Amino acid sequence: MSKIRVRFAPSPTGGLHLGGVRTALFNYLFARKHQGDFVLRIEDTDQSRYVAGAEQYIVECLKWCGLNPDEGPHVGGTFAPYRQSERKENYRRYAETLVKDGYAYYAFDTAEDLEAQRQQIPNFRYGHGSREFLKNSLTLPDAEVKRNLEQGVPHVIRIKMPTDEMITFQDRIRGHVSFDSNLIDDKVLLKADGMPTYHLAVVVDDYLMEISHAFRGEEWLPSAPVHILLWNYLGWKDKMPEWVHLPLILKPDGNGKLSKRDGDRLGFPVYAMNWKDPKTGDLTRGFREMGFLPEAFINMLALLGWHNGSDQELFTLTELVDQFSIERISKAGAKFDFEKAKWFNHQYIRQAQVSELKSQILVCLAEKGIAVQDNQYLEKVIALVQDRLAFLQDFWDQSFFFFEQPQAYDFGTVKTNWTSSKSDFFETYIAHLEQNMSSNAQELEASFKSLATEKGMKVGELMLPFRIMLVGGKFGPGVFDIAHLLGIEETINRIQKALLTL
RNA sequence: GGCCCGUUCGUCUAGGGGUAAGGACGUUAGAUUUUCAUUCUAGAAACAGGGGUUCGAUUCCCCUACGGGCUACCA
Repeated sequence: MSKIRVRFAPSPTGGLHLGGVRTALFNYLFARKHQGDFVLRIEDTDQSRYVAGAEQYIVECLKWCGLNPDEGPHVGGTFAPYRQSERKENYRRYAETLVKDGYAYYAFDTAEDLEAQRQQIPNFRYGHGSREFLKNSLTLPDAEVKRNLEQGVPHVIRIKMPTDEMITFQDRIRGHVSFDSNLIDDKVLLKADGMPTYHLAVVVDDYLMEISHAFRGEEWLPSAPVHILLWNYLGWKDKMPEWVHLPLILKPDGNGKLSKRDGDRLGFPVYAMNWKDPKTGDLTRGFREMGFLPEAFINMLALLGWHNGSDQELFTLTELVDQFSIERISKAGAKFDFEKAKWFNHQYIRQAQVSELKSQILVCLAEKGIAVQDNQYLEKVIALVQDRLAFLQDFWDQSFFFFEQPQAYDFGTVKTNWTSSKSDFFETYIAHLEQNMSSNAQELEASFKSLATEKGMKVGELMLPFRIMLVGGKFGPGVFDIAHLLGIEETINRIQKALLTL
């Protein structure tokens, strides 16, 4: 069996959609599992849609996810170049070969010509039944075709779909798939600007790069027959990769493919990382900047359309590599569920080492303009609150009171039920603390409780006020853990300050 | 419209001719947390419909319905 080689082939037109990341992931898993090569190929054949910076962005996304390609424009490789714009010469050559062999033809119809056809004919298709009435090398006299070509009249090269042929192939996910050649149009292979369309480029490059398995979204299924034909016409039939058409990732509500718009509308990210459109300057938030851990993001994506058959939900990348198989990819599209994505992230944050979280939390804090000076203290705070974080971004909301005194107190009914004996209790507690400046959390709690009993008061009526004094509201970790981490001195300060408002 | 693909709890899915149709997210209830979140326990919740095949279909076949994708000199 020949070497496994797969490619992730995005076009650099904007942010990297999570569906794209999943395609990259499946490619990566398959390649690693079979000791194959994972190639990044940039499909930048549409010059009008090219967006500056998008390629670099894609590379960074893959890096963040831990899916580093073995070959690609940024790392090179034996099959370079990896940008289709830099392989332009190849395509014309192959397209001309197809024309010579009678499998394709020149077409001189202008965009306006075609538009007019579409206006007149309801379901206009360039192909059977229409190609013989249009301006192409099938209908025009040879001399005129030759003259047109010599004079550089703009033209495209179209595939000539055969008549009455069933085009069939095996898809690794869907099994046997077949199409009637009479119903497929003569797709453009080479555009007037000399660039290939996706159809030509993908076949030529998959051949040249010796790709063994072509993973792509299900949206490509309808154009597969064109590609199959091309593999045959170019004489590469034996080298054709196996096809793996992945189920689509759908929007959570309603139906249809998940798009960036859905994310904006429903309030969750769709792109892997922040994407700033260089033209409009619009910023679209990504999973990374939303506070996702790459491991969680990948784990969540892996289970969108793939399952190992067991009850396991949490997988490391290595486990995924180990267990991945095309046979276990499902056929139907999967609706994206942000709640579940959140749950995955929560799981990974809980499991994470404090040191791992620290560096990323520091970044989040920096974004908010907050600088933390004491690293050891920060680590202790993280350890205390990490179970409560669904996102890294939640950190500040869960822990700001460790770094600054509460600005406001949510005393509410505590205030209306306040008594002088409660004030008295806290005064006494302060006095006690002053004598025991090195108490740990347990001791703090024990003395608090015994003091309350001594005074004949209910602990429950005192705990909540104490918490609010320290953090400002009804939230946070164990109150004595907070007091201990804050330090006795600061605890006393806060009690005194809050007492003034009661 | 045409072509292609698909259809198990609300969602992601496991399963597969005879099952109490399993798990996870979410949800509901209870316990813990003298806050909140976490955590724990329990519960509700699904085989799109109709025909076959069969002793027996959720599972195999066909049809219908529904959903999706594609239908550009975009990928």
